[in-house]
Amino acid sequence: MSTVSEVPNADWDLWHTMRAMNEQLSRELDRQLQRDAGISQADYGILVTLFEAPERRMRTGELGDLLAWEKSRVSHQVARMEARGLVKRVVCESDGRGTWVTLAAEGKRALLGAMRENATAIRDLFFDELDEGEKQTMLRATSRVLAKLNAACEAEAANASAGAA
Amino acid sequence: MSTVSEVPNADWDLWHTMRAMNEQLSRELDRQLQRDAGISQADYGILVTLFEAPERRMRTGELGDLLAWEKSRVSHQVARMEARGLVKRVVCESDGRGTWVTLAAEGKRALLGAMRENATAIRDLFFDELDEGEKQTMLRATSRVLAKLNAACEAEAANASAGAA
DNA sequence: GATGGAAAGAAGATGTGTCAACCAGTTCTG
DNA sequence: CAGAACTGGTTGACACATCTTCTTTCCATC
Repeated sequence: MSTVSEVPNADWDLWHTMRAMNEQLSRELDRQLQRDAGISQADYGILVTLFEAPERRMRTGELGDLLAWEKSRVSHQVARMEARGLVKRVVCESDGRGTWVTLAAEGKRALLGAMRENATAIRDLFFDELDEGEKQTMLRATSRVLAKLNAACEAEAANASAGAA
Repeated sequence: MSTVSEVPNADWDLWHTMRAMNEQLSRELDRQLQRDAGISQADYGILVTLFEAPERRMRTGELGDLLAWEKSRVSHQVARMEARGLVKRVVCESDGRGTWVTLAAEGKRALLGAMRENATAIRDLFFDELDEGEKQTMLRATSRVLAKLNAACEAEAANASAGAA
């Protein structure tokens, strides 16, 4: 009747289950991170990225590119984290406009605890439940969908800029 | 070297791909919904739920249960949507504490457009990319993970209330 | 029918994300 | 070298989610 005709019912099951799983997973990981290390997922993303960067520091713009965040979001987030002593901002010698973001002592401490706990939680909640075949299938499938999404996204961006020009 | 040892590298690929896919999917659907119907995913969730309810109306508490939202979030969201003319709040005759939330004309209009577009987008971006076997495997796998998450979540809640008591 | 506790919901405070305007350095061009 | 155009980054206003109270109503019991 009034339900949507283009997608079979069985497919909707998968859709809803998948979305619910992801939502719950995010929520649970966030909760654990907050409880055990006192940081949010956003904080964690920044810290990990800095940690993996050469010399443990990064320009805010690059940080934004890597995390796919708006630059204003990076700026706000970093400001808050600096206030809490997790990172430090240093002026960039070579380019007077730029700033380096680096790990502060407290940030390093929080990160090291968080990394292990986070990985453990992901293993327990997600990977332990899957067998090898399922993992392979899911990797193949999600990779394909992701590739398509990225293509669509780029096409759109190209379109937008063409329209604007 | 300093990467996490508990999860094999191949598994991390799956993890990151899956998360990226879901993020992108959310973003893209949200964007389309916003552009074509002028509403957010949150708005859409409320509208669909109301639409599927008997008599097209629902108590805020039930709405929260179905969407797994906190009641305060429901309250704020509904207040905003009411201000925009998407829904209406009506006092409940049978229980003086309660309120019914119903679809307003503008909400119905927005919803009808959105439903079809949203389903089409999901099909195009997601289902068209998957074969039957993959879908079945993913449904089985995600269902299991979700069940475990829910179990973990309940155990935790029980724990918390036990601790509080 | 008064009283105390539980439930439904609203409202305020706070932290975070987004968007647009903005500022200061930088680079390009005449 | 002056000024235009650009770029990296910040700021402020606003939308939203979450947490914590507050208000009203309901219901059980005395």
